[in-house]
Amino acid sequence: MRQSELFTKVSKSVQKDEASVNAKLLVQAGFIHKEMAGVYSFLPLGLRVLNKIEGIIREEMSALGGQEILLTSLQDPEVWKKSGRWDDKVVDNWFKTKLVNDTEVGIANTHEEPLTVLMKEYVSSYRDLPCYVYQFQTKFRNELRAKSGLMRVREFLMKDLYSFSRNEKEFKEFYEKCAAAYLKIFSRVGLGSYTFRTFASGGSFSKYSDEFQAISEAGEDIIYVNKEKKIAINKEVYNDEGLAECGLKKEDLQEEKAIEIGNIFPLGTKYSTALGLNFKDEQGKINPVVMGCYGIGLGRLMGTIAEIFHDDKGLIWPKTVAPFSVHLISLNGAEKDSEKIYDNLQKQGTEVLYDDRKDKSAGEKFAEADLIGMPLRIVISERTLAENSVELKKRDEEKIKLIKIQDVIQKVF
RNA sequence: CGGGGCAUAGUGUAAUGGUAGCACGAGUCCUUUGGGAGGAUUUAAUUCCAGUUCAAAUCUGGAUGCCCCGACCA
Repeated sequence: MRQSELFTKVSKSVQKDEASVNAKLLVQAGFIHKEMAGVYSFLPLGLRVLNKIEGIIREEMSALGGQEILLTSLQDPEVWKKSGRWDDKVVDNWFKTKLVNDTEVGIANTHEEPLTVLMKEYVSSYRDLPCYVYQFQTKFRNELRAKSGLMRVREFLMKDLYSFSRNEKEFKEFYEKCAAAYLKIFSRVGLGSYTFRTFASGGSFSKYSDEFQAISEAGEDIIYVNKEKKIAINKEVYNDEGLAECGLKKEDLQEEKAIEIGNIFPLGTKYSTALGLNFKDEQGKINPVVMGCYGIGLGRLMGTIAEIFHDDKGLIWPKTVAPFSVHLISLNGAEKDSEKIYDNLQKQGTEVLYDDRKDKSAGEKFAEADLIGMPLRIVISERTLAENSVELKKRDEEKIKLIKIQDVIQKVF
């Protein structure tokens, strides 16, 4: 993409009263736009990151046998009353609204209930199970206090998968496979060495659950990490019972602040019983389906990456989620050759942000490139052309390499 | 939801109760072009509603919004 055509621009100044790094950098560099507290729009660069993240998650969920769907944001209160979660005292962050005829509807904050009811139409025999269904869908949560940029918001895109199994054993096998897939996802987006499967409370869903916590100073959670075993325990269950449950010893653990970037819950038969999702087994006996739910907030994941990968000059995107893999910067006098390189890179499928702007000084282009944070920068100018070369610089390294123009395509690929 | 802070051009900031100014950005013209260039010129603001006052960005009351701490967080 030509930067001259990109409608967003980076800003020289930062929002004054914003404290969180992810909000400062992502807004300043033009990835996101704040509509109101806890509500952000995604702009071209930000949406590209979000789509990269979504693509990686989709691949892993699909590899698990997940089938993608898209459920609605408007929800029927009747369904929620059956599970007892319509009450504001039970779930306090509902957005609720009314149809013109005064019928009350809920605005989705999660989808256990509606999906369970939907599945009743298709699941009746053990032959229909197991079954794994997921979606990327917008959740609305009326947070009492939205904060920290993309970390705690009122509207966000979430990947939520729901598993439907015949029994505990079958459920548990999938649960573990999904936990492994989660670690793979976080590793693919660059957070592998920061992320720990964390034993935690199950909130209203279950006694215990597993969170995926990325260590960061920006985190809201306190976890105790065993780095050798690559697992951790959340402060909320950091007691004798919790430690025994996950087989950890206090003396092997290290306290860290962390961001919850994923959470998986065993649901047992809580919702299948409440809503009547049953199946007949081989003996003709009727049993409730054993369920689990598995969530990842995409925006929060993007914010976490920004929190962890940046320096004082700006963002530093891991290759796998960067909006573009190459930032091609053309300085004056190199227009012809840079156009050629741009075309060639595009032809071989490299995603290039091409700074073709003619009225910007070199310093400004470099500063903006650092702020936006593409993994690889290519500079082409009269100076490099004199040596029949271009300049290669990785965003996370200081070192600059000169390479011959004819080698560019193969070096970048 | 409890507490604290803040609210002025697009952004960042200034203005004893008395002319709303500066910088960046944006527009036009010229020069410049390897780490956020220079000149000329133009553009654009006191969150809202009341009150006090000859006079309110400034004082008072209320509303709204934003940020932060805490509580909550499926």
